[in-house]
Amino acid sequence: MPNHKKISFAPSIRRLPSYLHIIRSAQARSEEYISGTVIANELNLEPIQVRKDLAITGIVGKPKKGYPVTELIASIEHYLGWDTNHRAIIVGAGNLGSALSGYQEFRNHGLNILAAFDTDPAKIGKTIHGVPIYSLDDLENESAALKPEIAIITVPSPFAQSTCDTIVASGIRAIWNFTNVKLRVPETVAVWREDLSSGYAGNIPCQSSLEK
Amino acid sequence: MPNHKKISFAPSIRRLPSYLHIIRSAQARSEEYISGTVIANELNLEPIQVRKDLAITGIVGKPKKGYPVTELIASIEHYLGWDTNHRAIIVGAGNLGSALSGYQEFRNHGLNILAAFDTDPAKIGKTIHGVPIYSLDDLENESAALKPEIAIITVPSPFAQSTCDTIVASGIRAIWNFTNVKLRVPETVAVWREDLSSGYAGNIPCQSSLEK
DNA sequence: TAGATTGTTAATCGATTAACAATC
DNA sequence: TAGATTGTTAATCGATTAACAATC
Repeated sequence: MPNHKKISFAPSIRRLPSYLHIIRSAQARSEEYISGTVIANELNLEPIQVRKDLAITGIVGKPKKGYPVTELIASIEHYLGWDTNHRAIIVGAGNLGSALSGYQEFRNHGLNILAAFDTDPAKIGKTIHGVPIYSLDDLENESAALKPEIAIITVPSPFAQSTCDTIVASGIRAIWNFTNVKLRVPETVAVWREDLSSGYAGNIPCQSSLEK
Repeated sequence: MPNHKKISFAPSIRRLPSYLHIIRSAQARSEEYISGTVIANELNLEPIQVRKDLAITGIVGKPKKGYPVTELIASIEHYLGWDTNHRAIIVGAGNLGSALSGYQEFRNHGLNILAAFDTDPAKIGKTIHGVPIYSLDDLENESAALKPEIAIITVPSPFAQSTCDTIVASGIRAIWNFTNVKLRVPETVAVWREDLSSGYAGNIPCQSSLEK
């Protein structure tokens, strides 16, 4: 993962993937340039916001024409770190863990899931969507071999912290946390949280008349 | 869903679920009051931010003691709309749809998944985690009977818009979109987007040394 | 009472939006 | 050239943080 020194720009970064989606469809239509205005219209945003957001990726546009599509895609993907592969494991092979194991989009973003871990003896040794399931007890051993950069936590909340500790002990420095627990980690470990249970309703609709 | 007229407060609202988690554990320890300072310390936030956030739920605290735990939980849950039940359907019974069907946390937040819809004949008529799977063609009919308020879209991206149109046609006004597509909907329909494929890496770590 | 904590009012900070010159 | 679009610089807006009086 690229580590954008000067943290922040978070809101801009969150918008980039949706731009990417539009730009890719322009590419599919073999268009050579796409303007910030076009992207903005598509997403009901202000053109100036799109231009400002794109600027952080380092892309340079052409007055009158817009941004070169191919270059722009590369620029955004690079900025998001989607152009490099990352080795990941899933810890917790329940419903959500299984779903994420088979989630094709991750691979498109360079996220390769190498293994899953669980405590359920009925699951250990099997595979889900081609991903082998190991015992959680073997996490440290397997990690030494697999060298994952990222661990995705999909265990039930009560086990989140202890699982996290195991992950940290195995040397992994990046965690994507799908539980509603705020994990305690050393300063050297980065945590993203994706709490589906609070995602809904906790959030304002991201589009709709309400949004102004 | 409660419709907070004056939109926004979005950042505050997003923090409320994590407060709730802490407050509930205080309740589990039979504590009568919890202070904003305690919550803030637990989450590495500023006390003033916690107080401001809690204030939007309408809770009133007691100087020196803090906020009454039971009342505070009720206040937050009410504000988030988690104290009322919502009827939901899942459209797309693939990996993710199945996972969400069995996701226990949703029920805790008042989200009841009544049915799933898919186009795969092999799935139609079966159940996932007790949720019956119907044909997507029957969505309009079944909706008339089930009267769902919310539709959760977990179909592959290329089918997202057409699925969305069917959902809107059936009269559903709230959509939780798990694809990376920006859906086109009438002004009367609210859409939340939860794009897992861009969630990671597109986001700054939500906790860690990087976060300051 | 003394002191911790709330809630209000003001100050700061950052992100969004506006204005506009530069450019192809 | 004329005009659409970029990118910069300034203005606005909203959220976070600070300061502090009120209170139990």
